[in-house]
Amino acid sequence: MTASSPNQSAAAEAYEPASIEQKWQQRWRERGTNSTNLQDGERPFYALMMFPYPSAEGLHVGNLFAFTGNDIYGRFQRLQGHTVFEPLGYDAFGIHSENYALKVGEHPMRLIPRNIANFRRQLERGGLMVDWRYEVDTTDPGYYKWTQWIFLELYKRGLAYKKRAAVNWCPVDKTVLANEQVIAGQCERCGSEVEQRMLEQWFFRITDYAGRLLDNLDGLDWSETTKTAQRNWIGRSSGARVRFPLAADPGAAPHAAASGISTADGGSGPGSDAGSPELASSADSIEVFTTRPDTIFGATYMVLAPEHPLVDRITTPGQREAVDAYREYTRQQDLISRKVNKEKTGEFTGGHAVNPATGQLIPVWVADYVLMEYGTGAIMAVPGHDERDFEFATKFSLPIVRVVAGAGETAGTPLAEAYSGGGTLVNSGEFNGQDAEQSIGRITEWLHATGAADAQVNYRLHDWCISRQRYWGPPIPIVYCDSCGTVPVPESQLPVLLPDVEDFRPDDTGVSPLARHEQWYFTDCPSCGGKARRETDVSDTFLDSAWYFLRYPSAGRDDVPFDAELTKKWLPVDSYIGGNEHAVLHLLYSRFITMVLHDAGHLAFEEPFTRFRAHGLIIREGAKMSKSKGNVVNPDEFMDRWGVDTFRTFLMFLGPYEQGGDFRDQGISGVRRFLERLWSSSLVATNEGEPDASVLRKLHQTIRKAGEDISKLQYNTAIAAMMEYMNVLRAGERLPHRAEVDPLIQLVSPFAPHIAEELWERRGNEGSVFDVQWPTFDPELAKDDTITLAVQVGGRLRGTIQVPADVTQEDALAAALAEEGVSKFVTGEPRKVIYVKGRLLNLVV
RNA sequence: GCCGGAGUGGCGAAACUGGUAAACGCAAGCGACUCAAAAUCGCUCGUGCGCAAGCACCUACGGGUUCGAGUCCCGUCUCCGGCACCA
Repeated sequence: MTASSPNQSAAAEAYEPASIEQKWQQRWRERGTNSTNLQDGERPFYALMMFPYPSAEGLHVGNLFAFTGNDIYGRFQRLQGHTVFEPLGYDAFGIHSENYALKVGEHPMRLIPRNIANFRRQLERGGLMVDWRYEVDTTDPGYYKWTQWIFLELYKRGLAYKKRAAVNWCPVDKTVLANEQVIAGQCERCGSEVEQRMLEQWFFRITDYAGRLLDNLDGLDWSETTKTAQRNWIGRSSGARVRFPLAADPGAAPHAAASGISTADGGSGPGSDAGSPELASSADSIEVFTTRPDTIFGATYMVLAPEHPLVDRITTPGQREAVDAYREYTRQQDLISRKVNKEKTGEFTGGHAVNPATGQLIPVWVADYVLMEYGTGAIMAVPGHDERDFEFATKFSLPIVRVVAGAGETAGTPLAEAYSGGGTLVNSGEFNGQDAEQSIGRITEWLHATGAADAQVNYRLHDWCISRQRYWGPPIPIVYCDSCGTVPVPESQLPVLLPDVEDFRPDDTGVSPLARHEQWYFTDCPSCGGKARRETDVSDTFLDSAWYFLRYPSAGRDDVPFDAELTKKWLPVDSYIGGNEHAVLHLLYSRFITMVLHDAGHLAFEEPFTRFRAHGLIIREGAKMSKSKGNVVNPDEFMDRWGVDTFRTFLMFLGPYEQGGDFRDQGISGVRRFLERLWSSSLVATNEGEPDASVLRKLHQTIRKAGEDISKLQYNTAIAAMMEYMNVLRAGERLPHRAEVDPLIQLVSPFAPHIAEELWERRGNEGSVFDVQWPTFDPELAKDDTITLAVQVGGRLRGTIQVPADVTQEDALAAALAEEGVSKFVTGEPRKVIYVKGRLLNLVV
C-alpha cells in the first residue's frame, strides 16, 4: 500500500473540519493567540481591512472574501516575524441602517446591536486573526464623542462652515436622500423623481486640500486604478481666470438694485476664493475660468449659469421676461433631474461684455449648459474650438471664428465642427502664427499685464457636505444661541448624545427628526448660559469611517481619541485592503481628515495608508449576486458543508484576488480534496530514511513561489503551486517524509489555519504554527540539475531535450541535432543559433 | 462622450523583464477497487486530418515589428466598472 492508498488513509483518522475548527477557535481564545501586544510587540505591522456595515442579512460572501484576503496577508506577515495587528469593527451609523429600521419598525438602537452580534459570530467563525479586544463600533458614544471632536477641530481651523445648498429630496418618502440613494434622478426606494431643496448645510473645506491630496498620490503605494480614480475626482485643470468688462448698459442698474443681490461691494478680488462665485465676480466685469486662454480671440459670446448673480443686473428690460421664463424653466428641469446631452437651451440677456483681447462687444447669454458649481459659473464661449459652444452657437446663430489652424488649415478654412486640437493661432492679432499650446502662457501674461487675467488652477472637487437631516448619526456638536450665535460645544461636554427617542422618522419639513424632541433640542448656551438650540443635523457616515483606523489601537480609551505612543508605533497603516467602490470618497476623506489632524499637530504623518490594494468582486456562476436573483452565497451554508478552511481557500482560489472571481459551486470540491490529501499525507508521513532530493527541490521551489505570490496578493497561484507540490509529494509508491510535509503545513496555514494548527500539533509541536517562522527558502536545494530545453527551428517548436542545467550552447546544439524531429528540418549549417539559457534553442535556417 | 480594466479550451483560470500557450482546479470520458454505488486511485482531455508517428491551425478581429508575439506597436470590435455639459 502506498501513502496515497485509500485503505491506508481510511484506516487513519478521517478529516473532520467541524470539530477541528471549533477546537482551534476555542484554543485561540484561551491562549490569546490572536491578541496583539500593542505596547511591546516587535516589528509592528498594521493589516487593516475596510470595516463592514453590519446589515441585517448577515455577512456577505464579499465581506468574507475581502477579510480572508487581508487575513492571509496578515498571517503571512506574522510568519515573517512581524507583530501583526488585525482589528475589525462596524460602520453601523447611516442611512442604510436607518431605512432598514424604518422598514421593519424597530429602533436602530435595538436593531444594530443584534446585527453586530450576528456579524461577530460569523466573523469569528471565519477564522480571522482578529484581536477582538480592539473592536470599534461607530455608534458607540465612546467612539462618536471623538467623531464630534474631529468636527470641532475642523471648525476651530475654519474648515467647517455652513452654507445654503441643495439636498436631494424624495417627495413621496418625504425624506432627504444621500447621493448614493439617487439612481438616475430617481429615489432608489420608491422610484419617484427626486427634487432639489435648498437647506443650510455644514461643509468641510476639502477643496483647500485639493492640491495636496492630488500631489501626495504620487508617493503612495496604492493600486494605480485607485490613484487614477482619485486624480479624476479631484480633477485639476490649469488655465486662467479672465475678466470681461461689462458694457455700459443704463438699463441694467435698476434691476440690480431691485434684485437685492449685492454686486457693489466688490469686496473680494479675483482669486480670493475659487469656490465662491458670488464673491468672485466684481461689480463691473464677468469672470470666467478657461483652460484655453489661447483661444480668447475666438470668444464671440459669453454664457452665465442661470443662477449666476449677475444675470439680473445684466438683463435688459426688453429681455427680462424671456430670461425670467428661462430661469424658471431651468429650475424645473433641475427638479426633474438634469439631463446631459439634451439639446442646448438658452436665452439672450440683452447685455454685452467686452472681450479683453479683441476689444469687441460680445453678447451675454444665459444657459444651463454652464454650471454654477464649477469655475465661476460663467464662461467665455469659443464656438470654433469647443464642441458645446459650437452646438450652442449654431443653434442660436452666434458668430463662430476660427482662431486655431490645424495641419493643412488656414485662417479661412471653414469649421464644420469645433476643432479642439492644437495648431497655429490665426485671427489672433499679434499672436498670429504662434503655436496654440505654447501661447497659453504668453496670452495669459499679456492679459495679466492689463489686469484682465490671472493664471489659475481649478478643481472639480467640491467641498464635502457632511450634514444629514436624519436621525441615525452623531449629532453635529454645535449650539445656536440667541445672543452668542453659533457656538461649538466645548470638548468637556462631548459627546453630544444621540437621544434614544422612539420617533426617529424623517418628516417633510426637511429638518432632522431631532428637531421635534424639545428636551434635547433646547439647551443652554455653553458660552453665556442663555437659551439656545442644538444643531439638529447629524454628520455623514463617511466622517465616522474617515478616522476609525486611528481609533483601533486606542479602542475604549475615554481620555483621548488616539493614544500618542500607540499611534506613533502603529500608524500609518502598513497594508489596507478594501473594495474599489470606496476608491474615491472614503479613501479621499480619510486622507483629508488625516491631513487636517496632522496640520493641527495631532499626527506626525499626513497620509494614513502606506499601501492600499483593492480586491475584486465575486460573482456566482457568471452572474452578479443579488437578493432578487436569489443567487447570493450564504457563507454559513458552505462552511457547514465543507468547513471553514476549505471555504476560505476556495474563495482565494477562484481567481486573482485583485480581480475577484466566479464562484462555481462545484469547484469547491477540488480544494476540499487538496486539504484531505494534506491531512492524510501528514498523518502517514514518516521519519524514517531520508527525504527525496527531487521532492525537496520541488518543495523549495514551492516555498519561493508561495511566498512571492502571497506578498503580491496572488493567492490563486500560490494555492496552485501548493497543489502542484502535493501532486509531486504523492507521486509514486512511497510514504512521504516528514521533512517534505511539515513545511507544506506551514505554507498552507495562512489559508487554512485550523487544519494547519491541528496537523502542527499532531506533529508534536507545543505552540501555534503562527508563532514559528515561515520556512526558509534554500536556493541551492531549489536548483534543478537537469532542465528541459525547447528546441525551435525557425521559431517553430520541433522538440525538447533534457540537458544539464548549466549546458553550454555547443552541447545543447549537438543534443538538439541528435534529435530526429529536429534534424529533419535542418539542412546544412543553421544561419544563426539563438540560445536562451535554461529556456530554448532556436535554429534559424 | 471621457477615464479605467478586460477579451486565452466545455468552465474558473495560468504563462517571470517577448522564449515550449493552456500550469492548477472543475466538469466530462475510460479503467481499477466494489455485488453495486459513492468515495478513492490511475489514464485521457484546445481544434482538424490520421490507427499511429506526425503535420497543420489556435490566445476577440485585421495588420506590423522580431529568429520568435497571449505579451510590444498601429487600427477595429465587444464586454465590465466609474464619471458624465468640469469650460
